[in-house]
Amino acid sequence: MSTENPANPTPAVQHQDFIRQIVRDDLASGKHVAIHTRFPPEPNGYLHIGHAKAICLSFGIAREFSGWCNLRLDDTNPGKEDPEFVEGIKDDVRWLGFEWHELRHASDYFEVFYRAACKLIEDGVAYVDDLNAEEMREYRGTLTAAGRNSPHRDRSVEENLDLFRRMRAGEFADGSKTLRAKIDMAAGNMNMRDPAIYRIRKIAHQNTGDAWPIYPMYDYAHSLSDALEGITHSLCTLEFEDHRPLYDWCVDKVDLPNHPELWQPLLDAGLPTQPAKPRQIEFSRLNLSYCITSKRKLAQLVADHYVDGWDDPRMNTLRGLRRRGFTPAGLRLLIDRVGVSKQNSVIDYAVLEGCIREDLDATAARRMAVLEPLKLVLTNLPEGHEETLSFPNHPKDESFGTRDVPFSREVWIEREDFAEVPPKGFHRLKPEGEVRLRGVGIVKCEQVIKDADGNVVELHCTLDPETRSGLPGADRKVKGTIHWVSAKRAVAAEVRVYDRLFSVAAPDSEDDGKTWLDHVNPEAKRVLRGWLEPAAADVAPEQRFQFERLGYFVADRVDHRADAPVFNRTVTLRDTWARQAGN
RNA sequence: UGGGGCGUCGCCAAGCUGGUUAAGGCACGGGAUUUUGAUUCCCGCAUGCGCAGGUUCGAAUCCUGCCGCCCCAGCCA
Repeated sequence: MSTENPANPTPAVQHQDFIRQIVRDDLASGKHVAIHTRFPPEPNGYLHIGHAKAICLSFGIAREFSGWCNLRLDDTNPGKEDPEFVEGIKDDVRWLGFEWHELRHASDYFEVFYRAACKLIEDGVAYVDDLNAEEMREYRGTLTAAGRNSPHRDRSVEENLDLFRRMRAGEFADGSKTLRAKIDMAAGNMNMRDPAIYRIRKIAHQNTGDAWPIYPMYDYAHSLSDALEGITHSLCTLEFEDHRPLYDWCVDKVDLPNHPELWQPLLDAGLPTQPAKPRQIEFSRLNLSYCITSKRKLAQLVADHYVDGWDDPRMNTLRGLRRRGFTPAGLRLLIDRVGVSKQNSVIDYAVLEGCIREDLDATAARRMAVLEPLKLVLTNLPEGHEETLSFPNHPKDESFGTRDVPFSREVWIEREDFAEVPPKGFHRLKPEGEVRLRGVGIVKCEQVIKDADGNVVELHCTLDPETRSGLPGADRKVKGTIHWVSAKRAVAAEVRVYDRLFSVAAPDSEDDGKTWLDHVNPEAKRVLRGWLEPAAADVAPEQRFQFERLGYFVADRVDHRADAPVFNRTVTLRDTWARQAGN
């Protein structure tokens, strides 16, 4: 039934974005015979919607051009990273529909990084500095003023080598020394003002334990990791644009291809290695309105209990979106639709919703459910009348088959499908009015029953027997069709109705003097007790359905049970009526 | 005159080395079909490419000058 759309190896239309053009050119010119990419998350949090773009691009491009993509955990900063997150990351990447060529960790390369650093020292382009963090900042200068050379910049190769070996041996305290690249303290690009490439940090690492008291910095480790893995196209976001000169500096100065002795340990450990010169290419991040994509803020929502966890359906983490019922194919469609460029942009949240609807319309079986019930009695049917109707599971796709739907004299309908004083243009049920009961026939409202307070509690209607489904009279036109569930056979369910987590398009903006937390939408989760037709209850967790006229729903992957159904609303149906009515 | 990027329809985004009427998608408006006010299907939707000059028979595409927005001063990634 609910089928998962696989990630297409080759999309129907060729993308013309600038990255794919570069890849095509490199293949055509023979610069590369195969392309290799990588997705390099730091395992210090769960992946979110923004990462979906990076994943779809790096994995997707590799697949489109018959290349490879590695998953590399960038674990160079022990203490901030956690194995819990690496499992989550692996799980999320697979869920999105991708498989990596090899799983690597930056920490696999620590010995290579160390040897390469010794080489840089021997070549006279790296030195050990004694400046502390504060002094280093002072020496670095400002955006408009050049920095000054460290007093330790001109130590001899021998002294540097000795000091660096002793750093590695654990002789010095945290923060007391760093290894720095000797580049240019007057460079306009701050990244080139003798950046630190190693720091002392005596903390146990999740992979290497206490084998290392020193850890490499991002620019150094990341560029060399790419080179070691033979990455041809290293895709990253715009803010790394001015790191590219340093990236290239590291790759060129270390020159892995011509120094196999540096990476021999990898071969010895059985890790296939064939270094090459990678090219870093930057693209703009995915920003979505009504969303937050800061790991820190996402973590705070969890820690401060604004939500029930990283996988709360209100969260725009991949885990949250999954639990909410969003599909991998829908997310991939979003990334395709949005394109790739270097322009900063914000995508309307509605575009995401549209993509999910598009996928779900084709893949989700239909069911009926009533969320806010009102009883409707067919008075011209015999007392206790019951029958079984057959419904197609999908209006446009016969391969979905049919199902039995119990029908009886009393049914539940949606409270808002009846109006005692209907607004203009109302197509549903009203006193003396007619409406079609989906798959049954046309029904006329004869009597409105109210309680002592004047609330409508029940509707007495008659069913026109000529218009029963399948009969010629069923062709008779009425303006509205409403859904229903047999009161006798309805299954009670908890239905969690979700909405956007933030009530404003740009929760991060503080222009209005409020903080992002002030914009958390208290209405983002409403828990309802509704009625399901039996065929909607006895389903597996994570099964997705369209509840007709209401929207797309998913059986909650952790709480749902056939005998105690729990559904999450993924997204409503497009609703031009509600929009007209000014909602 | 610190460095690096970016400005094409409401939101994205093609347009690369200048050449007939400025792709496409989403959104939107109109219409048709419809036992989901869903879906689907038609039709419409920038004399205009941040602004101002210039080169040219011809410029979104080349030149000059402005204007606007984003990123960078972690021993984070």
